[in-house]
Amino acid sequence: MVTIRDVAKHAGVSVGTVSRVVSKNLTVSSKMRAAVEAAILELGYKPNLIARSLRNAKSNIIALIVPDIANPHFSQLALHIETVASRFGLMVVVANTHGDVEVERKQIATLSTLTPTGFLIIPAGSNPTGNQTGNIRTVAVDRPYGDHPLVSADHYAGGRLAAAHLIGLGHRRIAYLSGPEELSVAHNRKEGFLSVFDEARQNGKPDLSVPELIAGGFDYALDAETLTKLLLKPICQRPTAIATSNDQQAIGLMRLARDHGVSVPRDLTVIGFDDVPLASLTIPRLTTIAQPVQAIAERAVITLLDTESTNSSILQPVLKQRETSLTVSGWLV
Amino acid sequence: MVTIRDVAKHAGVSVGTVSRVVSKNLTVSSKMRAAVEAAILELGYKPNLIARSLRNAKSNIIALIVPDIANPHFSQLALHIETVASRFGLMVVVANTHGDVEVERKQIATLSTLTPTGFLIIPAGSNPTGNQTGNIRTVAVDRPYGDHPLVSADHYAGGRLAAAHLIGLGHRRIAYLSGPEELSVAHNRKEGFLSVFDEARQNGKPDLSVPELIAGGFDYALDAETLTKLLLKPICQRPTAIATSNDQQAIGLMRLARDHGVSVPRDLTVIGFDDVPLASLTIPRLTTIAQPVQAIAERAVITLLDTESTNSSILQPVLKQRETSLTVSGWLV
DNA sequence: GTGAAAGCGCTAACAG
DNA sequence: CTGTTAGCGCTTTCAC
Repeated sequence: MVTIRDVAKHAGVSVGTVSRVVSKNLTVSSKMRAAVEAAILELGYKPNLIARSLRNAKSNIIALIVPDIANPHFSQLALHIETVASRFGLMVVVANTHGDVEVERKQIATLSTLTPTGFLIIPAGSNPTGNQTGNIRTVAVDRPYGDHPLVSADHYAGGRLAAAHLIGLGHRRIAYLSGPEELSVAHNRKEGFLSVFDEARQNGKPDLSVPELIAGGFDYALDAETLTKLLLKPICQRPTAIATSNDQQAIGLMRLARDHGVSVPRDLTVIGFDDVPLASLTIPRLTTIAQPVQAIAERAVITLLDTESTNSSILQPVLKQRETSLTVSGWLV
Repeated sequence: MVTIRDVAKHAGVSVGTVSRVVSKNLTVSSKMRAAVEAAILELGYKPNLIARSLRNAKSNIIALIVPDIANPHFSQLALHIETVASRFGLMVVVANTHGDVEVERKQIATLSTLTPTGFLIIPAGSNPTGNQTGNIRTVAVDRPYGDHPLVSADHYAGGRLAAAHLIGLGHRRIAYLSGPEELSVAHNRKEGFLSVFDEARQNGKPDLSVPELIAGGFDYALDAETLTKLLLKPICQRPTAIATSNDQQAIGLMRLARDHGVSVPRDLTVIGFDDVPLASLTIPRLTTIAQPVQAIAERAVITLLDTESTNSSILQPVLKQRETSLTVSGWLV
């Protein structure tokens, strides 16, 4: 390994000088700088990040904590986070919590010993467990974490978008497949969704019944039994549209509908949330509420680096109408 | 930050002793050990990994280089790798190469400055650029990288499995949607696939024509024009089955077939490769060659840690027959 | 503007 | 068995 001393010796200067040119410090005469740079090139010197981190009591590492990197939405997020971080000369270490608050705690403790530049956390559970990161800069992504700045899509608004879309399409019997209630994301999406119905009923559309709620996880697996029962109801009682709280649920739901001979979108309108890459390839293509993933990733890293800022960023989602949502057909009502 | 000195002082021992109990070194009397452990607990001491890494000239970090963490197969792999690594007290930093050999080179150079325990590389491109990792332990995953040990599925065997399945189903006009030829994975899968046809023809099944090859990328996007032309051929010339070199291609293909009114599997059998989580939820469910992802991840980490070993591990894939593959119907031949 | 030197937190000789 | 100490590679005073 070639160290700063080797470079210094080779260039005939002191280590201090080398350090100064390497760390872009300006107080170096141009001739010395040239000599040092030549030596660096010749020797192929690369500053040792570990040593630098120790000295600075801070490493060039962003610690990214996700529930599950294999979740397409999170992996998408991780991709963009790493890409942006890389632009800033930062590396990303990833840890999975598997949705378990306890392992989240452990992961944070472990990663803290790396003295990372900061934590980017997609929290595993509910809020309460909010402050394991000590005085290391922390930004929550997607869901709040303690009182750290939050960068996320406006889930509530997204829920409203979905509801408005379905109502606009003429649907009146609607069900909502919710996510785990302890997750604020799931909660907010649902609340947003329901809020539109509340308002509509107050504004003289009393024919809009309250959406039927079905509890679900947040992954492909869903409460097949309850859903099946719902899908098998007589046509005039069955919901004409089901909104889900993420795309995986929607995909799982379409699969289930198919298994029971319910045709999407003819017999049932489905709408997802997230707009994972696959959503535009399903059969039929999934209508969904798209999160601005790339913008979220960018904003998250920038917020992390702007250590002064205490502001959250809530970005607006947008409806992507594709093929799974249709004007309700007369024969269904 | 509480350091080893604080613990030493608190426990009334020397830093050396503390270090010895922390690093599980045995030569410590039980009473001192107890005192130290008490102090550690009381102070909430956590050894600073950065300092330890500097001292040992090696960090507890696995550098994972992937083309694209958002690729479902790779994110699956990453999940399991991180999980296994975590069992060994190792952290994982991820870097994306976006399939570009040049950025791969840069990422490796950058990550090297972390003096990681080792590199786990899913190489971006072809073999030649094989040795950027210097003397840091390196294990290739999924595809060979230089002459480092390789842990991967047997892609060739997987290709054979797919071919055998289609032939066994009675298909005779078959097409193969290949991946980028410079990727050994793609190459091997294709070669394996074709080898079965060669053998069959030599063993007296001359009615098996050589599969038509269609070049493709490795992602959802495919050569729509060529494929469309193929799908629109008259029924007696059109292939009755198309094998793809990964699940994303297969999903894209099903989408395209649907767009042109070709029904899978009635009019066309499709088979994928990888068995990403989503494959069992597509409509219809995708028949595919499953890679033992978890075993690969485990083996990869273990190989990395067994610094002596120079052995590669080639694990066997297995056919998952689901709904997209069918005995060829008479009217198609 | 530059060099010398202290020291970040830790481990591993080495001496006792 | 335990304490002392040098030093990993780097940055940053502090003198000059």
